[in-house]
Amino acid sequence: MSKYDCLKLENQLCFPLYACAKAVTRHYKPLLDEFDLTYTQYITMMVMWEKKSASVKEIGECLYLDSGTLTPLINKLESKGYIEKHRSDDDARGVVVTITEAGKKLRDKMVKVPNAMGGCVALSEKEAKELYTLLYKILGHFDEIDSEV
Amino acid sequence: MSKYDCLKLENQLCFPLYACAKAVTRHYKPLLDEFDLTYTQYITMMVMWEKKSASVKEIGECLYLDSGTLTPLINKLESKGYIEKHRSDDDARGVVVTITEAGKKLRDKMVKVPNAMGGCVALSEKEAKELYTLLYKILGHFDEIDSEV
DNA sequence: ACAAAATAAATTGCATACAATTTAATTGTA
DNA sequence: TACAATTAAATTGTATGCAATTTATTTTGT
Repeated sequence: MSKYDCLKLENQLCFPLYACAKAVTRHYKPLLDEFDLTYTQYITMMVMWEKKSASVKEIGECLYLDSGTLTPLINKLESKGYIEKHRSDDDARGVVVTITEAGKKLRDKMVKVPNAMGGCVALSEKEAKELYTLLYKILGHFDEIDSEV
Repeated sequence: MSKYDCLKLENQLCFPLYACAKAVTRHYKPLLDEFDLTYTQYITMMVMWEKKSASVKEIGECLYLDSGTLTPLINKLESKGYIEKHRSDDDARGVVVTITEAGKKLRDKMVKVPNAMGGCVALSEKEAKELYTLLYKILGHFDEIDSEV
């Protein structure tokens, strides 16, 4: 019951969040290594599989990443042959990223990844849904705060 | 209802976890900038405030970090004057990290940080507790898996 | 129309993360 | 007790993250 209790690791919510996120991406690694993708590259491909085509800005909005992270990452995905980038015709400031045929084929190979990963997370369907809701509630609030600027 | 649904970003549990952890540490930044600490340095100080003295290995076990991350980080905290490191007398392989007086004083100054941060996370007491439980459940399961090796 | 403000990427710099390797020291064991 | 196996940090190398700056382009306000 000290005034310092609030500074104890075990009383933080941020710490298990931080540790858990790291643990998850760490456990993704062996699964993704087979495809020569990192976790960030993997979720970038998820955006591309859904959108087929998107600007760096749009990808960044989906993933909460900025061009400082995305530019080199997109270059790597391009060199692997999964996407292509070219200047936008409409707006020469923008870059349009497009998925390639190889990128589309990769989707078929990776369909089994989420399930393999799901096995590692020891939550019931109900718990997973709860966690999902709570996390998006926090994210939503941060989005509000950030847009208020 | 496609077989690719499992690869949609919105159907992932890992993604909000990843995004949320980043958002939290990002929102910690302005609070921690005042003290010239990064988030990782901050949680390392939390360990030191509780233990007063610990090996690099012990700190790593608390924070799920290895020496590759901790060695340079501990050097920085030492150069800031908050901790000291010296070889262990018992086992010359080990390094013992000890908190300094300046490090102890820092604790007083930072007592208000968790509360300031709590205001950013839009959860009720009950929701926060639920989230806490779920996150530690996942972490615990990963710990089990990892120790089985 | 045109200078100023805003925007999109890219670049730069710093601080993690973490796998893999190296170095030094300690333990276990034949 | 030699000596192989193990262990603790440090080192090396790659890949993020993100703030801040730069560059090129587009919008805006007059």
